[in-house]
Amino acid sequence: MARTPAPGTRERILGVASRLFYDHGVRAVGMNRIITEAGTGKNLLYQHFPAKSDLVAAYLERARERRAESARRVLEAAGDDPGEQLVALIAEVAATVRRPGFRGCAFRNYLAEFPEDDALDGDEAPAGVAHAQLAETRAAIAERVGRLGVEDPDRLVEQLWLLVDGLYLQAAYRDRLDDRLDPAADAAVDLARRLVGA
Amino acid sequence: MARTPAPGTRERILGVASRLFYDHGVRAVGMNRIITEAGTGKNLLYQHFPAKSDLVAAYLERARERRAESARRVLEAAGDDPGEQLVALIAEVAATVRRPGFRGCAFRNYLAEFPEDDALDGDEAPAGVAHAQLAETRAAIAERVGRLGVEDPDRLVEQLWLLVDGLYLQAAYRDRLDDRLDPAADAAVDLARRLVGA
DNA sequence: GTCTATAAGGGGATAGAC
DNA sequence: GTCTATCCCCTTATAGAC
Repeated sequence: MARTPAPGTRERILGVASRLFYDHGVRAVGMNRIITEAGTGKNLLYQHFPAKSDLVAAYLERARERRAESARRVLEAAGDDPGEQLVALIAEVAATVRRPGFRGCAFRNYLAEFPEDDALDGDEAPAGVAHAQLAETRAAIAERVGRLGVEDPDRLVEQLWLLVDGLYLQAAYRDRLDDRLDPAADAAVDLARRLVGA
Repeated sequence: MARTPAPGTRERILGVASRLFYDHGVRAVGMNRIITEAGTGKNLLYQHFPAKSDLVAAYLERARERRAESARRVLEAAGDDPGEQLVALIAEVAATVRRPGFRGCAFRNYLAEFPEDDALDGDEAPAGVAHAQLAETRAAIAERVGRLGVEDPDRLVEQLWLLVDGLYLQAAYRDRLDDRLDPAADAAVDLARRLVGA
């Protein structure tokens, strides 16, 4: 009697967990709450995710896929010019940051929340996913900067990367009061444009 | 009031707690561990700090005083020129970020770790201290930018603030591997100099 | 009186069992 | 789904040492 395992269950659990982890932080959300809000049984959850860290890793992996897809679309729309692509990447971060309810970068937030997690367990651990995503994004920037043919590409990569980190960190704390992020987002795009000379 | 016994006890407890909170995160450090490493009794700690949140607030308050003192020295050494003062402020952050073991800004780390804490309890709550410190630092930058007489001072403030946040966030996650922060620190100072036109 | 050491209360965590 | 086991959290209370 192989009863069909209710398609979409894993996705539903992961969706609920992702929202909770992102909004309240990973440590602040217990498995109990995830089970309650997902309306599933405890057995089913632990069947799909044997431990909480597996669920966290899946949450980050899911965010990574979405970000990769988003970056792919942005780059495609920006054409072939590396300068335009770089500005488009920063502008996409700036647009994301503006969204109400945006609470910062999921990967950076996780790493900040778990300073001890050194990701020694490999790529399946949450910190491994986060590190991989950050390295990948940085490499994408470095590749475009390399094609730009500027005098000091490494320095430009650092500066653009500082802009990205600055936007994400401000999103993580500035919106808690009525502090709008729009000026910061505008300023970041403006600065990025100047830096790449576009 | 019990007459102040054993001078320095409060400072010793606070010193141990500060180091642990900063290195491992506030949530990850329990009162038990603080007591153990401070070599004090549990009763004594709760006599000085009735609740953990009081200890956390004192930790942030202590960090705030040190940062204020540091900023005062830096500004004094930079002379009266607002541009030089701004570069000196960024350079001081850059120098701090380089220090091995530096794990980011205590205030931003706290706010990132407790996204729920809205500091409704006023200035004695941890989030209140953090918010006050960040507002104060930002105001110090805005004041110098105002004296600079540039075309769009608000935008420049945002851009410098993005640099500061970028440096602090990178310090919070990049040093976990062998990723040196020196290039980012150099790039930030370089960019700050260009932005203020010095 | 001052401090340490230890136990215990009340809650919530992950995880497993039925 | 509920129920349990085990553990750690913050906090308080009690008992003992100098």
